[in-house]
Amino acid sequence: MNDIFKLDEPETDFNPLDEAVDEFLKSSIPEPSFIDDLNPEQRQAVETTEGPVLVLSGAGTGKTKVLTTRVAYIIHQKKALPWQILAVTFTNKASKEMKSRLERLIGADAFSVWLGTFHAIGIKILRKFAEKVNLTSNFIVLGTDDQERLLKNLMQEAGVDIKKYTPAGLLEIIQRWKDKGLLPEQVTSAHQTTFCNGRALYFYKQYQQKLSSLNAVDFGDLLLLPLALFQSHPDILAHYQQQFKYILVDEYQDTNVAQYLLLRLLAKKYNNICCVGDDDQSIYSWRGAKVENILNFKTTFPDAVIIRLERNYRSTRHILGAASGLIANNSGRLGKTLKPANEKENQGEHVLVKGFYNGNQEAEYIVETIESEQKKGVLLSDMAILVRATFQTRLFEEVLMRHGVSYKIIGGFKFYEREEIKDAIAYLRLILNTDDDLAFMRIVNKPKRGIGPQAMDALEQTTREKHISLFDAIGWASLRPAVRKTLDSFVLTIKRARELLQTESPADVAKTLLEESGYIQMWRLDKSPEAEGRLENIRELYTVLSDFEDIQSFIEYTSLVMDTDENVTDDQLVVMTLHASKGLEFYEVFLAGWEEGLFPHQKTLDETGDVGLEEERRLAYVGMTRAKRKLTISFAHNRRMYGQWINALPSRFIEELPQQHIQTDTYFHRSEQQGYQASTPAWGCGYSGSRKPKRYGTHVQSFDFDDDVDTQQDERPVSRWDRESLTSTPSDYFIPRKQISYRTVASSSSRRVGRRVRHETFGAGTVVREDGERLDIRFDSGQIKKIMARFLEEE
DNA sequence: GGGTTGCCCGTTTTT
DNA sequence: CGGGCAACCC
Repeated sequence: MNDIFKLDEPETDFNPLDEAVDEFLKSSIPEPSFIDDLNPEQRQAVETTEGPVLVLSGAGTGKTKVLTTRVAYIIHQKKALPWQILAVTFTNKASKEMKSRLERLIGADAFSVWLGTFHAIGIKILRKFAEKVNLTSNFIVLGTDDQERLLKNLMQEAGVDIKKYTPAGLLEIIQRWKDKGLLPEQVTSAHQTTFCNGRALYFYKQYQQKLSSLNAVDFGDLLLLPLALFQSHPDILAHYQQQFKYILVDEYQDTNVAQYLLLRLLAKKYNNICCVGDDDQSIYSWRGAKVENILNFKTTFPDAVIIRLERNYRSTRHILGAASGLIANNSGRLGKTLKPANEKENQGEHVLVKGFYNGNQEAEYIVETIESEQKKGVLLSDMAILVRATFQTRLFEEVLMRHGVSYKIIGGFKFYEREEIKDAIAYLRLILNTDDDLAFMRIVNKPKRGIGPQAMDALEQTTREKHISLFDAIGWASLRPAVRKTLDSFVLTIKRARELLQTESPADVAKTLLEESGYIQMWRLDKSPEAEGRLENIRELYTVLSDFEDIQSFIEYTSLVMDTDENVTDDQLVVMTLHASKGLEFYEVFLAGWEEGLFPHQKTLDETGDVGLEEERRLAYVGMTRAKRKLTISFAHNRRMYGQWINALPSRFIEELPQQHIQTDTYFHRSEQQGYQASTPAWGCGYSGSRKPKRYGTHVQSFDFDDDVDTQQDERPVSRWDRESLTSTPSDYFIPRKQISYRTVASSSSRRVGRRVRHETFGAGTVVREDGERLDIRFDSGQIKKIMARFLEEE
């Protein structure tokens, strides 16, 4: 009976009476039953529909539940129609998940909600108003490889030394500008870089022009161009502002400036914006994300309500305690402590911290443990090995294979990033649009057709003279007869495939095209071991393609969605990076490779210092909070890297774990005779106060921040692992002090707590806390004083 | 135009 | 160690 009250269409002007109607409706509609599933905080987050709301949602506290229920609630309460709600996520996975959960709550209405990734929403808006930003609505979205190729061309034309200044580096800079919402003309000296003698901005301009002439955009443009559109066309902005009565944002801690600006613009009229996020899980700053967005929410939206979700439904007390203790070392947090949802919950096992002599033993131990867990009935798919860097997965792959454990590596190469898939897509792009020069360049000589730099030069010259595409230039350029012949037949193949589009299914067109062009044959003749796999991938592509109406939408899908749906059918163990693990959970988690230099990663420390260190710590926190019942953290003293043995010390994060929640276990060292032997727990847990472990004999000193180290800081570029300290065989644990690669860590000057210092009048002491340049020193006399760093010298 | 050699470099990566 | 790439030679 409430159906008679229909809300206004968005195009009509705002009518003050609507509010009265809304009020009335609200009071007359009973609370939906799905509200009962929520705890009090979640319920508040759902029911506080009006005004800005920030939901600080810790790991495992039910944020997706809050988001979906909130959408359902708004619709149920008839506060808005489904299409008046905008809900944005970061990943396709998250938006898919939300969509299906929403459907379970409210049925088909779920599909009318504007629910998708930022980029998908951006593309939707851009397609509609493409001509306002110098595009036509069938523009294509370029991937990284195309972007780099474009930039490389531009740079080479300008005579830049590609070795010194890489296209990838330039792309990075341009992307960061786009992340900030800056068009070329908006880049000011404040954003300038020294890259390429300050010519980065010039290339940015060129690049944008090139994109426009190709009728193409990149990922950054999917946010930047809508933003520009809104700025230059207030009427269009007003339309969307009017439409989106309620806005919901997932993973708010990972939004960049462009996304922030978009949200702020869109929310301006109704001011009903609900952002869900966790500042402690912000791990993408290197990709332009700004934690500040979430930290300053209250400033952006002054009347914001902040709701904390701290009841964790995932992990045991020990896991939560250890993770909380670790993250407490970060400064500038909004502050939040995870509590187990069930108070009576038993503590579970302590977090196990294990040290190994080398990486192989570490991997061996983890895999063996996994096997024994499996025997006890734990599914492989309930366990995960998480690592910092992708190269670490290789070792696990090897060991898992040897043990015959079924596994899956996530991260690394995505389906649509594989060479053969990108080639196949380039062929498809070319038949859809022969003006797609980038696609043309990619495959014109794949398979080899004898098209070398010379022929390409001829084509490019014709292109410039006649203002036509490379493909069309074939008919005009002066080419050697042999080249002419092969190119003419190439043109014919493409044109034939184009005609087939009318009659055949997308998959059949692709099959014919790739067969007739000789592309398939190229891999068939290839006798390298991976050729068969590539052919298989192409067959997989046909399968995916058969789900699409037309090739156009398939291409859009591939450019927006990175991977194919993983077949989750088998019981497989996953090995993946910490980054990739965000949002997932497992019964048992192994966090491997917690060593200084690797985790926290040296490059991060070198480049972004303490800020980077905190992000690494958040990454550790993300990893730890993936575990439901069991968590093992491990490190190895020696690790094979770049074909050499590298030695390192346990990660500082290990020391930061609160003792009461962890159990340190057997540590291996090399026995004098043969093989490796376990020794009794040398890896004590009693050194959290001072940095000196108490029970360890000579090697203890390696935990000290060395003193003479810092003197080197200025002369020597600090590389990740000190190459001079490399040895070709695994070094013993009792490493001569000079060889310890830890020195590079200390010299990064990223952290001073724990160091021994000397003050002119107060004498020697230890740094116990640091706050920028102000250090708290506990002097040997017992007194603690705040001293500026410049008055201290390293002892 | 195409194959080979030698040099450099080595995080994380939705969209 | 191993992939990618540019310079180099056939």
